[in-house]
Amino acid sequence: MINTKLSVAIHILTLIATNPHDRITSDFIAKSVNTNPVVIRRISGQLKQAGLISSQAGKPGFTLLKAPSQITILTVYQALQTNEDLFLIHQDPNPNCWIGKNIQSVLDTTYKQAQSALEKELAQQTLANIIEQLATH
Amino acid sequence: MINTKLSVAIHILTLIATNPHDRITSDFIAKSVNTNPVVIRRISGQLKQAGLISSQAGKPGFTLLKAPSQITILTVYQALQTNEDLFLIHQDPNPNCWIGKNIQSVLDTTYKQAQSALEKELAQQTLANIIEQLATH
DNA sequence: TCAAGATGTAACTAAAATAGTTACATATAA
DNA sequence: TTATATGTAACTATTTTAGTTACATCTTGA
Repeated sequence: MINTKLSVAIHILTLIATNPHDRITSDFIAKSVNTNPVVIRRISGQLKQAGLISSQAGKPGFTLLKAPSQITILTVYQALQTNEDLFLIHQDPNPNCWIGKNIQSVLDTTYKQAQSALEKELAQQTLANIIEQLATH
Repeated sequence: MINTKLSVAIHILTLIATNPHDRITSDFIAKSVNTNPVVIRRISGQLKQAGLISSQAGKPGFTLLKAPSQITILTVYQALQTNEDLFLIHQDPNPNCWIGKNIQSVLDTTYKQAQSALEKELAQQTLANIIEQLATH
């Protein structure tokens, strides 16, 4: 399963995008997400590294560096991943067994296709879509 | 991320499918997978519950109940899931914040679409495909 | 200039998920 | 009736996930 970091990251970006003139601090975001400000700063650090937002130590708030319509959920997802593989494969199957020897590479191929289908869909969704849907609530 | 149970389950089914006349025991499977036999029996229990294989206490071996071409990876995947949600959403966002109040249901919709795309792809792949690819190795 | 308040980050803790192991009940069949 | 298999509960170890504490550093207004 995919952890809550992606959800929190989208929450962060949504708050920044919908309040472009206010100073949305990590403390403020933390209260909306309902977590510790350090959790927010950790994720915002990754979003910063990915070039999605900017910030400066000492200066309150974050700035969105791209239009919400230009930020796909795939981009956010990938900004947070350290391991790019969605599916885990069991390690060290028996190389003396015909199947054990080859199962990993076959699974790898299968999983790559599935992950690709997921990512294609995540690339269709943008931060603008999320904000739009929030607005209709 | 999706844990190794799916990979092990496919490994199990492949061994059973390609050795229909031999008695493939959980001990034998465990040696090919390189894990403990109890891990195999735990997963085979879930495959049994899903109607994919049959077995009997005391009687060695497992029987495939469907043709490999009729067993999709999605079916195997769903046989193992206790929680059907692929993406986790952070709990208890602030209901006093406009975004915190609505983010969960919006994310839920977005994630459902992504998961659906993944599952559609997993439904295309069958155990027969896996065996075929193993054969070309 | 300096104090208040912000970001950045390392180090630690707690809880949950994951994988593996031990032990044993129960069924089968030679 | 004994050897061998599946089924399963209970326990342990490891890793991942999330949250917390502590503090260095930067910015800015008084």
